[in-house]
Amino acid sequence: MKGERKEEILATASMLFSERGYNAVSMRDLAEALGIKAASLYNHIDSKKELLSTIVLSVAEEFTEGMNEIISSKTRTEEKLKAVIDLHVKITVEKSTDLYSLNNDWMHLKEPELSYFLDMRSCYEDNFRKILKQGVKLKEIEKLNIEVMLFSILSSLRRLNQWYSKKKGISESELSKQMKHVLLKGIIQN
Amino acid sequence: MKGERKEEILATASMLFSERGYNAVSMRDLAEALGIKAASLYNHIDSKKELLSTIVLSVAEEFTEGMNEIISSKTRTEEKLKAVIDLHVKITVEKSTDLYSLNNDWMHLKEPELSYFLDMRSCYEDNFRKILKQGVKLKEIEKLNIEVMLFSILSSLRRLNQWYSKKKGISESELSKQMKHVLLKGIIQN
DNA sequence: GTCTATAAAATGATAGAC
DNA sequence: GTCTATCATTTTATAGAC
Repeated sequence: MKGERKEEILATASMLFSERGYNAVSMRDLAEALGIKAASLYNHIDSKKELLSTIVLSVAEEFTEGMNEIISSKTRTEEKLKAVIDLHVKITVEKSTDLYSLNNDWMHLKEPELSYFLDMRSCYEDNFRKILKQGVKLKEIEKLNIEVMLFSILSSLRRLNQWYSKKKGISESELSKQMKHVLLKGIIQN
Repeated sequence: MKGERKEEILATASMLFSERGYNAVSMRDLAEALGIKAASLYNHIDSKKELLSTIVLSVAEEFTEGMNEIISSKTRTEEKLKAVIDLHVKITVEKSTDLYSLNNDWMHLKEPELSYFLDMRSCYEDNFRKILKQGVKLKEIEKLNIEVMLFSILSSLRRLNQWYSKKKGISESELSKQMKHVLLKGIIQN
């Protein structure tokens, strides 16, 4: 089952999920937003949960691939971290609504998709951790608690979509540049 | 309607909401976790949505009060920002599960509670913005995009609860200290 | 590909016995 | 304060006509 109608359904579902959350959007709501009846949706998709897993796993795989490239590049720690920020900013700009489900509704995935997602997420965080640990070892970054650094930066990057969509007037490249300064060098004047 | 049974219901609801989200927790689930039947809950509470608004508004008011104190204090920008971080860390440690609903389920509030919440949130963000703007003006913090600084820091602080509960071995004071360094001075070695 | 009709299950909430 | 029984509504999903 593929086709542009399905893409339309996925895009609309992603938008509605990002506004109200997976469980608060009924198949009737989704159908109405598309101008059809709920039963008609099932000509294009198998189930509601298929919508969620398609949306979530697709972005998760994009992050996984991006991170694998970064990890295998032979650059300095700061360059690796900047590449991670670029990756998040890029996906935020391109797939803003999908990120909502990734961040907030992943726990409604069913097995085996849930395990697949959790594996990818663990792997991503582990790679991020490795970058930070090596940076500390090479004295390229401050000797601070690894978990605090990891989750503080990751929280900012993961939440980017929730305010970027509302705030106009900042380009992708400018956002990237600003995020790099704020996340890597802080905001206090030296 | 008050009493310790109600407090018990609220605490259990907060925990379940933090695991699965408001809409995925049924009154039957909640009752079962308390060892009673769903109908019995209604002897202590009026409705499911009352649970959500009690949880969310209580923490939101705590943030509002804390921020009002910080804003009216006559300290330097860096001290004000450190006080904001302390406020978030303190509430994270004390009310970890409540913060989940505040961050993820506030949109399921009904009027007039929804407007009340949104007003408090806007007010909080405006006060935070004022601190940053004055800091830039006084050259106490870097001249970066205010919105990027605001939402980057706020995202980290708001997400703190999602990993703090899982990671043991770091005290409240140590977490506060580390967060201040990461959020204010960055992680790159000078 | 969309519709109407409907099944089967789950949901928030109430009534009334004990 | 908790229970059983039940209601009204909403939910995901299917069957079959057009």
